[in-house]
Amino acid sequence: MISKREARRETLRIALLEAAKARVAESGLARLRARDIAKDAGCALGALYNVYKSLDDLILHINSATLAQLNTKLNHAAANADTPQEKLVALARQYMTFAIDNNYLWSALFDHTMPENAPLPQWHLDEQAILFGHVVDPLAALKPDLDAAGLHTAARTLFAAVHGIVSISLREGSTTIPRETLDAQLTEFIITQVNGMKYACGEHQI
Amino acid sequence: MISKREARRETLRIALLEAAKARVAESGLARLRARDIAKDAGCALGALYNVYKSLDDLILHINSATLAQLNTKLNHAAANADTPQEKLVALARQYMTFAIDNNYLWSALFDHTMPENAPLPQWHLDEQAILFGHVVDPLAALKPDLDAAGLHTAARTLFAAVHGIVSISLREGSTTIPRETLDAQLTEFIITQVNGMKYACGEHQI
DNA sequence: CTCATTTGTGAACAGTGTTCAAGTCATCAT
DNA sequence: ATGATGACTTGAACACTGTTCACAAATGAG
Repeated sequence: MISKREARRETLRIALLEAAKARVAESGLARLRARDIAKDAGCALGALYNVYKSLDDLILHINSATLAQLNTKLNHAAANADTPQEKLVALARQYMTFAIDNNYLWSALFDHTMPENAPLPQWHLDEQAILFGHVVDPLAALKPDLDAAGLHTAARTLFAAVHGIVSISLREGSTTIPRETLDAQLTEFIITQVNGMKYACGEHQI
Repeated sequence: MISKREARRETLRIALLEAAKARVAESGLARLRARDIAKDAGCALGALYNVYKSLDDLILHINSATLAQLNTKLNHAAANADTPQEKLVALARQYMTFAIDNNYLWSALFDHTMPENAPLPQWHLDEQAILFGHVVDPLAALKPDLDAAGLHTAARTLFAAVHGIVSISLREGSTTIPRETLDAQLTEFIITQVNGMKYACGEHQI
């Protein structure tokens, strides 16, 4: 049996991932150090490179875990809302909440860049694309004239807009905008956007 | 006179800044190296630290120059449009164009983080705030009920939304979205947002 | 038990930003 | 003009990265 070796390897893999996640959550991606991770995981420096191809590879797995966590939260948010507009508001507010509660891990999703401009692996791009998917269903109800492709890009645009609002607000530090203000801005933004869609569909002619 | 010393110092200051800007524009912030800059500027490594406090300080000045450049472009865009809606569309499209044409320099504006989470100096925060200002005037015409403070946060929100759309589109590389699609999405987004504002103001009751 | 293979170890390597003792040069009082 | 003074320049050295690698230890098969 080779299970004992694989078990050890898998244990170390998880220990390193958890140690790295904790480091990032505590002090951010910029202060992540290979030696710190190895020490926290209780292994030698070189062992890290037997399990992960590089630090960037490990960070990719951190981000993968963060995306899965965020994904679960967004699923709940959409499920607990009724109308399409309420779903979009709930998704945006949940996104904001996650970004605030997991500031460093969330930032790592966008701060991390591959060396030499190497493209991100496909499996990770797929994970990112899932996020946009949450917006598709509510949007389909609001823009019934769009085909699948148009719906996808529209969902991505709306998602990106919300991301930008949250991103710029959090980047400037907590000194600038209190959370309630950001929350209100985000909600009003979504409602305005939805109203604009209704306007375009001719409902304003009633 | 101490002019010769100061002239030399100023010449070196500019040479270092230009060399660093060229390096960033060519290969991005992540590949910026103090030794490369010094070599390009024709001085020794240590001389860089007589003129700039650190590499981060130099990068701050790069970003300052980029912000000024972007600011000029946005001024032109707003001046050449008539209605508030057209101004907002023109601003968004010019923002996109600048981001595409100056990809690495534009990315550096947001990729750069101070070490130890030190706050950005006030003079640089002020420069960033000017960007939001472009949105204020057109927005004031569309939301006449807002006071100055509300107008400022609303302008920031709209700017952030546009930034997010451009940012996420460019981050994934040119493989995903062609420029025309992004342009169309951006324009439609602004129009939808403006329609939503009109809707809220009751114009739809006509 | 023996041996081949995989895995763990931490010193060594190449490459960072930053500093600093020593040499060099511009400035200015004499 | 000349020497003294103080700022500037220099590039070697330092502290700290991620990554590699020869060697040691542990594991699995015969």
